[in-house]
Amino acid sequence: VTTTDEKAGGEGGLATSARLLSLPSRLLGLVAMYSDRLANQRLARAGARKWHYAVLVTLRDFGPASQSMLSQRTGIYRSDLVAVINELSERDFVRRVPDPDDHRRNVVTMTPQGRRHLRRLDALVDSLEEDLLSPLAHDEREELTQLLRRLLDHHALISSPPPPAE
Amino acid sequence: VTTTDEKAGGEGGLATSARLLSLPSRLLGLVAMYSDRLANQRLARAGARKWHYAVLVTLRDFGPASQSMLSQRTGIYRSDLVAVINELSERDFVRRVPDPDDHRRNVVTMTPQGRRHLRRLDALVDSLEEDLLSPLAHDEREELTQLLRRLLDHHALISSPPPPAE
DNA sequence: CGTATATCAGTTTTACTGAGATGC
DNA sequence: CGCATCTCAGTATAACTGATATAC
Repeated sequence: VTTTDEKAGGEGGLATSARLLSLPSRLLGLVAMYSDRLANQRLARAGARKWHYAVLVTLRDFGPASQSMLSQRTGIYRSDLVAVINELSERDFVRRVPDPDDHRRNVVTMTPQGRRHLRRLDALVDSLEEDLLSPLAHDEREELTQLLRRLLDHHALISSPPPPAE
Repeated sequence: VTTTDEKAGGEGGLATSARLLSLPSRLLGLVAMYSDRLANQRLARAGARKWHYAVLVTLRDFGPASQSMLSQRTGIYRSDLVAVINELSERDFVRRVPDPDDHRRNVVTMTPQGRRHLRRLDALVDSLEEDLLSPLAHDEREELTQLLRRLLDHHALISSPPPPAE
């Protein structure tokens, strides 16, 4: 009716498949689903979930931050972040105190226990990455990481470091 | 040379940040979340969801199949696939009939309406992929696709084409 | 005033589990 | 019998949407 080129069109001349396996969005979804499943399983052993890890790493990487900041940096919704911080502070992995400079905000800080916990999670996550990427050579892993990061940056999915440093 | 701001995680000799953005599993999750959000939004315009698309494409690529087969090929859980087929057959995009050779199975076939519908979805998905991958050059897109496919194959997340058939 | 932050109370999907019914 | 397929009922997250209270 419209196009008759063999790009993705009709039944007629298409050899076999190709379409299904050529859709990055679909591949992305499937691999991510698997990766998430794996991450949840392993982190559960340490009583953590992936958002816990994301928050702790963000705190280590960028230092204390407001919840709004953490939300931007991790990709967690603000409303959901509250619960994550609750859970982390119940276990004394982070501390949440009002920001003296701006009383609308809280300042979330990682505690020494949090740091210790995070180190344990690091090991779990490292082995997870290793398993996930095992079929790829080292430079291919790097390549994949770079490509994904480019996508992330372009779509502004997370906000990168504001170089504060007090 | 790094201006080592020790405030964030001095131990382990880890340079500032880097960790967060170097975790493929995390990047994967964030990009996939975005991609899924986009896909759902756009497909919703045509009254479809991504699993609908996956099933229809699979039928076009491989021909009629049982639900169990479709489940393997698309990554949809068997229990959930039932609902998807229900929705697709209510709209006459597919037909579900008992397999004469094995009465435990159904044979799911795409109808001409389904084919038409699928063509519309193809266009939506193409523009989606274009938007998603816009920051990447053509060969980079290819590279990304290949890497993801390798991961998929290695972890046996979907079953690839069975014998050519007829 | 309008805006931003944190919190709470929800809805809606979605991934996943388990068990039954039927047929091989 | 054991095993596979389809179906249904249900759980558990997860993503997402307000609305409110408070402070700038």
